[in-house]
Amino acid sequence: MSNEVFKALADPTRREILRLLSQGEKSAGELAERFEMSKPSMSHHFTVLKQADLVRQRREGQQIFYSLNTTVMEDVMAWLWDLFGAKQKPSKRSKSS
Amino acid sequence: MSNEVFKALADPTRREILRLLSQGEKSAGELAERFEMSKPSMSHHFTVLKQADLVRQRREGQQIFYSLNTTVMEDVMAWLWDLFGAKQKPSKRSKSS
DNA sequence: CAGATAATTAGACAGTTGTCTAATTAAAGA
DNA sequence: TCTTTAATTAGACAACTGTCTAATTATCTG
Repeated sequence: MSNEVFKALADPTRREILRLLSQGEKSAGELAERFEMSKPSMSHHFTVLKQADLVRQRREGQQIFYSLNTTVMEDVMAWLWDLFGAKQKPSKRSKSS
Repeated sequence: MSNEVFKALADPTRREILRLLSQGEKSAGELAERFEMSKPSMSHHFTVLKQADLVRQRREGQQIFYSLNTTVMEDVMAWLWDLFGAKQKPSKRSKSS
């Protein structure tokens, strides 16, 4: 799992987008109207999330629908567990980001 | 849990520091010699980790020892689980960063 | 106290990030 | 095809970040 994932999670707007998507797939416009921010700025955040593979996109007519990619979320959890778990029971698991 | 935590995790050097600390407490110098980076730069990373409350520090003579604060790590995991878990079984859990 | 060692703080600077407005692309419908 | 709607791309710019060298602080020891 890449550095891109952690960098993507480092912005509060993007974390809120992920939270909204956890309730189910939403269109770019639907997401954008929840924030006091221009659409291009939102579009930028979608791009960052896409590049980190945290979300998937699908076009339907004029609209683009985004949805969560839970696989990568699991990878982040595994990384954290590796650190956290290693504290309890030291083992040969290592290898960083 | 604050934005500081995610920003702290967004840098590969800091994630590697956390990984080293998962093996047990280490002094600033001991950590610094593992990286090809000046000591002041390392010191900066320690400060960021401290401000995010991801690590604790303790002085012993001239040396300062850093150790992992697993509590905050657990908070990050809980945040991720909230997103990830909500996907499987939708419930009233929400509230962002 | 003077010198050595461990670590931090101060200040500078290049590169990255998040935001905006303006322009562009893509699709649907009259 | 022209217009409208949905969304992105382009380009600019201020703010933030990670790094460095130089200076400073804190502690130990002779």
